[in-house]
Amino acid sequence: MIIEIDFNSDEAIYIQLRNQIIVEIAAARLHEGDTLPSVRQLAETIGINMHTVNKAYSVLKQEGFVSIDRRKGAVVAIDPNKVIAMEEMKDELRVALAKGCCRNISKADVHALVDEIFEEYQYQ
Amino acid sequence: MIIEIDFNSDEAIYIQLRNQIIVEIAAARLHEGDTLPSVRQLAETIGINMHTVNKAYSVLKQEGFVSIDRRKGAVVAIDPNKVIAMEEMKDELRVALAKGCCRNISKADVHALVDEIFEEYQYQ
DNA sequence: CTTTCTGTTATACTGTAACTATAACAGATA
DNA sequence: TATCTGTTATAGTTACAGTATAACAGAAAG
Repeated sequence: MIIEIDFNSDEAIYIQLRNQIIVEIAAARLHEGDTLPSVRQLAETIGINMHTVNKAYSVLKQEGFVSIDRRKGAVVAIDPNKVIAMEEMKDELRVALAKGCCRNISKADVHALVDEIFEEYQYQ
Repeated sequence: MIIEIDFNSDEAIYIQLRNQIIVEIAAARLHEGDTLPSVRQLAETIGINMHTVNKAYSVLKQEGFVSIDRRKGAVVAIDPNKVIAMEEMKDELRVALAKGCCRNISKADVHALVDEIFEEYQYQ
C-alpha cells in the first residue's frame, strides 16, 4: 500500500490518510480481510506520529471500513449501508456539482467524469 | 436569500456560507449581477461576526464567483474556467465515489443522484 | 460639506483542533 | 520472557476559526 501525504495541503493528515485508504479499497488494491500496517509501522514509514495514524484508523472504524482485531490489527471490513451512503453522497455531491454548474459544466460532463472515476474502481 | 447556519456542524461557518451561496447561484436563486448583502448586514442577520462573512466573500471572490464593487459591494460574477473546474471536481468526486463504491453503490446509482441534483440547478 | 453607507485592514484575544511527544498498560504471539 | 499489537492518558506546540474593536478610504445621499 502506497500512501502519499501532502504536508502542504490544507487537508488534515489523518483525513488524507483516511481518504487514500478508502480509495485503495474502492480500487481493489486493498481487499476485505486485508490487514493494514500497524499504527507504529505506518507512522514511521510516512514520518508522522503514531496518534495521527491511529486517528485515521479510528475514523475508518467508525465509518465502517475497517474493524480492529487485537490479534491482527486493523482489518479491512466493509459495513455496507447503502441507504445512508446514498444520502451522505448526495450532500457531498450537491456543493461539488453546484460549483461545476456555475462554470457551465453540463450534466453530461459530470456523467463522463463519474464513468472515468468508476474505471479506477473495481470493488464489486 | 435565505442562509441557514448550523452552529453545531464541524464545518466552518464561512465555508457553510460560501457553499450555500454557490448553491443559490447554481439553483438560479441568485443571478449574475445580483448584489449580496453587505458584510455587516448579513453578519447581523445571521448573528455572527462581520469578519466571518467577509472571509466567505473573500473566498468566493478568489474562487471567481463574485467580484467586489466599491459602490455596490459583492456582486455575483462568474468567472468560468471549465478546464480547471473539471479537474477540481474530479478530485472532489474521487473520494465521495470511493466511499459509495465500497458500499456497493453502482455507477447507475450515482448517475441517478447526479440527475436528481441537476434538477435543482437551473443555471445555464 | 457632512453624514452614512460600503469594503479593507490591523490588532488582539479566546477557544478548539491537529499534531507531536512520552509514557504506560493489557492482550496476543513467538 | 521478549516483542508485537491496540488503547489510553497527559502535555505541549502550532494553527485556524471566530469574535471584538478600531480606524481608514471611497462612494452616495442629505
